Amino acid sequence: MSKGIPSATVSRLVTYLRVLSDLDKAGLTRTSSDHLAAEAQVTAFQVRKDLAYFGSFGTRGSGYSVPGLLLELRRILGLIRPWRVAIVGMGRLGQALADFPQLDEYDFELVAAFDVDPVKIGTTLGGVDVHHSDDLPTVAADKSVDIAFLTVPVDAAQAAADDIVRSGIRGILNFVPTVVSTPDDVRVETVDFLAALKRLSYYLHGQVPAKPDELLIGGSR
Amino acid sequence: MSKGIPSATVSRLVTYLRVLSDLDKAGLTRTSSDHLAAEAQVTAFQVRKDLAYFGSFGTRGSGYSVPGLLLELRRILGLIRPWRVAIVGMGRLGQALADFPQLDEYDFELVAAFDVDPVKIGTTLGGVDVHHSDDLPTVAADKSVDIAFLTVPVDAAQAAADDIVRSGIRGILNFVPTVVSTPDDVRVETVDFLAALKRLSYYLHGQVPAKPDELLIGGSR
DNA sequence: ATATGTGAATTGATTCACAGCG
DNA sequence: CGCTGTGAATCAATTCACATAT
Repeated sequence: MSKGIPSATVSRLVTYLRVLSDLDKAGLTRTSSDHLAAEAQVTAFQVRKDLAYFGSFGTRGSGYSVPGLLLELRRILGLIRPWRVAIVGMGRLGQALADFPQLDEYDFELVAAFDVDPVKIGTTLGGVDVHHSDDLPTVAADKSVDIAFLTVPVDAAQAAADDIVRSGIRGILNFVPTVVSTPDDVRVETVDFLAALKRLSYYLHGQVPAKPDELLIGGSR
Repeated sequence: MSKGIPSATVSRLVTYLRVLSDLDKAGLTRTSSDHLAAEAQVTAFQVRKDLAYFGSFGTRGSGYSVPGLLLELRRILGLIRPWRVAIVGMGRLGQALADFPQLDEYDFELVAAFDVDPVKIGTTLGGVDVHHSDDLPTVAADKSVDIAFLTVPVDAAQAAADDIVRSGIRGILNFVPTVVSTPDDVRVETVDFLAALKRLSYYLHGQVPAKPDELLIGGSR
């Protein structure tokens, strides 16, 4: 069904959704592929092609209804149902995420938290009870957790991911700067600011000082 | 000259670098494209092709030197020189980043912080002085800032980005969930966990919620 | 013997031009 | 007419097979 959709398209759809939210809040009722493209910093072709993977949502000659397209995108992205979230690893980042106010913006409900620190277990942080990570399978089933935020130290990441998978959770938002392995039916999205920072370094550094014997790679295009 | 390199390749190089760091810390001195591929969860073809954009770093028949390739990747990614960083927006996220311990792992030096809150200005947070955002141009020049972390509220993001650009800073690590416009010679890398969460929603929705006891062929490798 | 480096083939994504519909 | 929707063409990225070097 949703196979064959470029992952770049999915990323852009998320951007269009945010743009449309802004337009909607600003009271605009109609927009166009040109307008969306400008806001999202892509081409109008791209906007139309991205949407075309999922259907025809516009009106020829007059563009798109803002609330209409907003709803379609929420539907496409699965943001019309509540997602039940657990945080695995209540260190600084985990606690910060637990306190994050906009989490429920699209019906992401924080329902549980996990850690291995006896001092934290049994307490309430960010409005949810902290359980021992050993109880992940039972608590996750009990609370119908859909998505886990993985915020443990790097050395504990793969083991925690394995626990998460074993609990029947099928989506992991991985904040740990490492590649975690999961079965094919468990989706992992990674948020790694150190990686982004290193990419930035690459682009700022510009050309790599060539080694003496290397001058032929310039061609391309 | 670093044009024509796929951005996906740059992302993977960052992953290879991290894997190599781990191997190096573990005391390994040699590796192979197969080994790196397994750790980075890509194919060995991909590893070799990615590296081939920049040169020939291995030895046929025996693979790569871990410290050797580590150094090459650091050179390629621009991580052999110190980068001077400023944080723009000392809210919760900005303060958390200021306290982040591993920032200097690859010579990222935090040299200044900015905010508009009079209560914060003049104080020291996370080891650096907080200046008024109006002073960005002078302080940034004075401290030779290379990279800005953009961590202001969403409504202030574009204006802050404009200030950053005006200060002569060429790299922005954008933590704000919005598209910021900059001239072509200013590079922006975005870290947006809400966007990642929505992508996750897309990939999960439509899938049947798994039962905790369902098959787990988790181990992998 | 073994694992790299790379042109060629294949697959995938983006761009384009215009057909189609309000 | 204007702007969307889409097949076809172009461009880019990945995969592959094997020649090459140690």
